[in-house]
Amino acid sequence: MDGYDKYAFEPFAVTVDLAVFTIRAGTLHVLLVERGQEPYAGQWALPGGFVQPDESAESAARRELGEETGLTDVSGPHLEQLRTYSEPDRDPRMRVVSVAFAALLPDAPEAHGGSDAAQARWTPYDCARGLAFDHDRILADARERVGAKLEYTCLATAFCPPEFTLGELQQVYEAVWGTSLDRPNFRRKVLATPGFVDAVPGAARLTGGRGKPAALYRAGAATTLHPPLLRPTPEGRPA
Amino acid sequence: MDGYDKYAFEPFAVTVDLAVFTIRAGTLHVLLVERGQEPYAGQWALPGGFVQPDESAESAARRELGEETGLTDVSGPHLEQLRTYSEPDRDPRMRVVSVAFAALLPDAPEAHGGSDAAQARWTPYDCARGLAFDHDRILADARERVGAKLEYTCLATAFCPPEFTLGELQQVYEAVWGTSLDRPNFRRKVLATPGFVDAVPGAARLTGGRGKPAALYRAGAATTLHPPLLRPTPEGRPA
DNA sequence: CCTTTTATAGTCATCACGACTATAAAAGGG
DNA sequence: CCCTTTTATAGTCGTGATGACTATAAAAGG
Repeated sequence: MDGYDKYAFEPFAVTVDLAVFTIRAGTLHVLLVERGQEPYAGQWALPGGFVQPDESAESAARRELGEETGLTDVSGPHLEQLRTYSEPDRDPRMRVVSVAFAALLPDAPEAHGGSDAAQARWTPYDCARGLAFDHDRILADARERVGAKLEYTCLATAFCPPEFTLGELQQVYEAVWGTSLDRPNFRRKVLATPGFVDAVPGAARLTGGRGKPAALYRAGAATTLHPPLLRPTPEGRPA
Repeated sequence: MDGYDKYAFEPFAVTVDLAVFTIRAGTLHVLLVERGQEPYAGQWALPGGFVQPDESAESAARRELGEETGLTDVSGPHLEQLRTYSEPDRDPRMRVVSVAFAALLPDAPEAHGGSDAAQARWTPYDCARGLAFDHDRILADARERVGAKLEYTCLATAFCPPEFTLGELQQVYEAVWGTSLDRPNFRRKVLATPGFVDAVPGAARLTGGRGKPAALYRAGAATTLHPPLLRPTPEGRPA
């Protein structure tokens, strides 16, 4: 922060890019927008936009989240800064530094195009390839970060509606990690962690499917998981 | 990233700020520089500087790291992006967005002032308060991040010289976490993690102190810790 | 030689967790 | 109306990681 007089500094454009995730039909989905103009016209990209003079990157990200999803209450969703991408050539037109965020939503209303004409669409994560700019990289980084945070935080409830079953919570883990988990063990672990979920006392239950109705839970007050809930080790890593 | 024509965008200055850590005399130290000009003249701050037109934030951080520490080989130290601080009022003069980094060094040569006249000094972490700008916050975030990464990565070796004893490695954990660890248990854990450390075969040993000479180890090839090495739970968190 | 200091080798009980099996409570189909 | 299917929930068992200790080894300093 020293040396204002020593170095010339080039002005940068600062943007935010959002990896907005949700779980839909047991699968991880991400919100993409179709670009209307060059460069990368017609290609899909992560939603985002410029940081305005009077707002922080966090404020800009939350504003963009509202514009692209059409959500009214934009204070609710979990929003988290990932990292900043600043390679000099990441935008062919000018020097753009982008602060990337991850947002987590419960299964959301079908996102129509935001305020601008560009249409937005929920896309299965595995189908979201070939994005504009370095957004493939940002999206992959975002998923890895979210997957890692599921291990040692209570973040999974951010994907769930206010009341949810343990089966739905387990689907969050399975969708983000791309693995399947043992149901009794998952249940034991979640219930053994105080403050992760609170049982809804009214013996409430969820209709709609076959099988025994499941008890409902709400997100608890805890934020961290001690000990963590580690993903299964696919390779020969020591268990 | 859409809407170049819709929104005006203000030019931002983009800087990097570095939290450079080392372990000195069993205590976590951080590199600070004394500001020579307003604002905050005479106060201490984290080293940093402007990102140049042709470099990424990572390149700028590594360049600044060399300038402030006087290190010749600047490719070696662990350098990691933390997050970006972008509150509109964080710099009283102009709109400055800062990408913060954490750097980890083995006990370093006494840092003299860098290329610019500002003097730099290693300061015990606990004495580094009242810094300029929002650097108190950045520094606290950096320490928390490093502490968390010690739990599930092999990052601790980045604080150590090429060859080190298990006692020195344990001091890294104790200094960053501010706790004390049981030595036999720490040893068992580290040696049970394949690839964390490799024994130096020549039965080498470290002189200088009293007591039985300790075996020497080198950093291994592993980068992650499975299962993690969790910090002791001070409160009533379930162990 | 004896104390101090540090490194290293164990022991033991507890607990978390993966892999299972078993039971309960619903829907649907003959 | 039984019987299969489906999903939720309860429990069991063995292994391995870990916290809390105790014991031994190898040096330095008086």
